[in-house]
Amino acid sequence: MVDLIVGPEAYRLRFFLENGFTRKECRVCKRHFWTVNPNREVCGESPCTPYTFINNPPTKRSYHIWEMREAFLSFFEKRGHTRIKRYPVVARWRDDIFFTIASIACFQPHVTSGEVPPPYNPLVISQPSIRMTDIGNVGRTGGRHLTIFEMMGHHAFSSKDREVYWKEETVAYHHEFLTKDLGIPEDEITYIEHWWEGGGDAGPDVEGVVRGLEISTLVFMQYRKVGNSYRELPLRIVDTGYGLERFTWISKGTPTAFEAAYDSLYKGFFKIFGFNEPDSKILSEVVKLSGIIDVSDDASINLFKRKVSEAVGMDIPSLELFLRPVESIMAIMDHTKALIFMLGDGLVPSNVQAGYFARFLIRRIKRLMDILKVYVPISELLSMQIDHWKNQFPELVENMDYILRVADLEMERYTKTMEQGKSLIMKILKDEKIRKSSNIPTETLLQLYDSHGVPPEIVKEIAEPQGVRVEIPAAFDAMIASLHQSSQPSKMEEDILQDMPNLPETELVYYTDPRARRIKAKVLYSDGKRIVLDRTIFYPEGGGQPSDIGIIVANGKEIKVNNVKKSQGIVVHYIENDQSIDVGSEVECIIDLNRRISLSKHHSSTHILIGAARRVLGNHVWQHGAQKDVDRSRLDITHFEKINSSQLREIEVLANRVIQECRPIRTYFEDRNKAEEKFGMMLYQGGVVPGRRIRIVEIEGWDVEACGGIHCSNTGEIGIVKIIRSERIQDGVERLEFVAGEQAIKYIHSQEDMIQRISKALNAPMEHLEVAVSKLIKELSDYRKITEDLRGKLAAIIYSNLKSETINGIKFFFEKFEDLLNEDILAIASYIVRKDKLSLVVFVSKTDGYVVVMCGEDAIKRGLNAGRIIASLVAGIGGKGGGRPDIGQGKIPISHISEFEANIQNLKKQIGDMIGL
RNA sequence: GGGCCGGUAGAUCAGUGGUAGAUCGCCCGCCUCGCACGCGGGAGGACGCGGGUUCAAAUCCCGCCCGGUCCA
Repeated sequence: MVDLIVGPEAYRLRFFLENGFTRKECRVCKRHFWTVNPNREVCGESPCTPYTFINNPPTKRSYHIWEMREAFLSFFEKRGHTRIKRYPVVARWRDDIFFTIASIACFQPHVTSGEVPPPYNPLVISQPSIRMTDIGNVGRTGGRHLTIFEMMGHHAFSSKDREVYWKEETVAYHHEFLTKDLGIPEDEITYIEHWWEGGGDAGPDVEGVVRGLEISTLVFMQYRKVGNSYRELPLRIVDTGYGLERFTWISKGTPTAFEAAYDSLYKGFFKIFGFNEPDSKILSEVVKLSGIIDVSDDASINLFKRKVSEAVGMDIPSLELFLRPVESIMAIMDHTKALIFMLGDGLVPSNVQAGYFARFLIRRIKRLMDILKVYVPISELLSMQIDHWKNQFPELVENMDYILRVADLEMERYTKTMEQGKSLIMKILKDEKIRKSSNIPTETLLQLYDSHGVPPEIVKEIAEPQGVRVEIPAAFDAMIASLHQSSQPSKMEEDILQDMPNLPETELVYYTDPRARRIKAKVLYSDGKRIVLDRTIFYPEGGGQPSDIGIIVANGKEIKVNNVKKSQGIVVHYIENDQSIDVGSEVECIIDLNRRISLSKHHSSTHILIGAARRVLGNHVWQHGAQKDVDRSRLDITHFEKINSSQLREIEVLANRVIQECRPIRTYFEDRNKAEEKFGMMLYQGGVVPGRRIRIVEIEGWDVEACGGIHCSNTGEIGIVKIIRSERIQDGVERLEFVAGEQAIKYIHSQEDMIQRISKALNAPMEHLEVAVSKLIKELSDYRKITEDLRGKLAAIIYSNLKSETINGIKFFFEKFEDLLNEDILAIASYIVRKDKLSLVVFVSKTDGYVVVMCGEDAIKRGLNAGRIIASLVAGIGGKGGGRPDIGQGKIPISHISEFEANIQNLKKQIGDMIGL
């Protein structure tokens, strides 16, 4: 139990006291709860009590999922809440989480911190949410665990100035909705006291429980956890979560939440996989007992199976046979729904970051189909899902083509990986060591999975029929994790305002007058390295745009500004050398305007290119990063495959059309909520931006982003943009390098220069270059063949003219060559030993001292060794060499050729010894 | 962001300092009435790129590029 920093009084609501609730302690779990039934002894949540709503719903009628959602939203709408649209499931406005994990995640961190007001207050939302943490449980708990679910929430944000509502009203609303609207008998509802912490925020909460199932959590966020202590938040936030699928489930009383939440799709999935819908009696028993499952604990799974086996009178093997397809199909149902939302919100599968989870889900679906031994194309499953949900989420249809295409592509990639993995296993099985021990060591299993993505179960599946044992250690996952333990140096952001007094925020003249090249300003701080002014035209680095540089003129003295940074609204100028300026004196700022202009052209081009890329490639294209510079810039975008050259051209043409159209570029500050409402999450292409009011850069009819950079005021100013290359920096992310304006012209010139140089070198006019080059390549390869051929013939001719002497039965050749390549000399030697198996050849090149020694096959058998011979020949005369019995190569200094010849004479004398005569 | 594995003939891969290989596919010939098989012969290589070490690098070292894979 989490340490409560609040006492029981935090839960002693007037609402409870006035409506006949009493506080009790659960006999089983010892938690405190509130109930109107004074005789109740347990909290009412599974596993303290079993589910009792199955086949026995507590509501006055059953609800379809859309009816339940509507019932909830309109209930709160009638009570002064504004209904708002769902947020994307991909949490691009957050840098701490990948997915929207709850409705409150939409308002973190800026609204919950108090910096930005909520769009409406109070408000109500039904937010599709994604949680990957429970993935192992999905399908095994009847739908209590899902990777995608809808969290319905009503939220109220109260500050010192404005009280909206707090605990009393929250619980009263909840109770009214359950009893009056849904018709749940009052004594069926318990409220369990609980302490909630998440994302650093904390507060007391009560969990609403009905007939064994927790269906809602009413959180009262009011603390921020700092270290081990809690600090009051500026806001008190009502953060409620009503599980839409669970509400629908209890209203229908079906054995699983899947039947309730997925309606006709449930039947559809069983049908397409060719399985009958599971026996509802058995399934009911399974789900009722599933509360005890913890998939990471084998003991709990075994206990569960034993209990179900007793309850339904089935032995465990037949029970497993019954459960396996049911669990798999339900998990596939969940995963495919998660995918249509993730991909539909523009996520690109990748080996990194959020995209990895999309890939992970797709691969899991494949493994689940392996269990079923039935394969349905994933796009078919996804289009069933889209078809089913399109009335409630019409936006899914818009991106349908992308969703289906990218999922099929991923599946193909996985199949390929598995095929490669299988041939890898076969190769390992051929390994002698493995065959001898008939056992694949854990180390190999780890390597197969970590480096090649082959799960150990697949290794087992393939290896065991071949008679090789595979033991998968229980701690396999932990062993993988330990392979990846690495110290990641956390980047500490330097405090650029260190040791400065409190200063007022700098007036940002670069925004109000972006054309200004020089202005006068007053010095507020100076320490020889840093200068702070009351106003400035120096743009500080940010948003991938480097800072301005220039000079500050003080007392007629020019001081160079090398870098500019901003923190907490204060602009700090970093100056060259140690130069002090009197605080209070007036100075003049002059920026390098050419640099500024080039930077703004590149920055505006970035926005234009994103707009073009989205139009050419699709809505899944998002900026993943960008770096502007004076000479060239780069833009990283998400995309699922290599951008081909015609797409690249199309993007370039489109971008230049926008430039030629001279569209106005407007920059202005806008209230964050208004901007989000008008433009949506597209705003955050460039990443998370703080602040209640955000700066908008709008290229008319083309692109809108929250951005702090300096831009052109009209696209026409850019003149031209040229993409110079694209590369895949990681799976799912493409980098575009481009140049704009003058730099583009310079680039084109340098390309022209290069072509002219090549043309000159080849002595061919530009228009004939291609033919000339391909002819050249062809000729080169022809000549290479001719040379090889001639070398063979040459060897034969030279051989016939060579003298040899026979020493102890060994035919000995020695020759000094001139005007021959080392390759030729080698070829001749090679030719000889092929002809005369009893020969010993020693050749030396007079050109560079290259030496080759070769022994014929039979000469080796007699005991000669070319490698050893050459070593002794070159030793002592400054040469080096070595090799194998059949061939030795080396080099001597050409000045020592006469000594080398003397060594040859010695060698001849030693041949007898070598062959043991 | 980090770790691991890989890049050699059209394809799949072997080769771990000393003359670049195998299998399939391709071409030609033989066999056959014809095809397939079989047999014989042949073509096909900047060993990913760049640098370094070495007498000598596909092989060792460093950097980069490309692909795969796992983790957060």
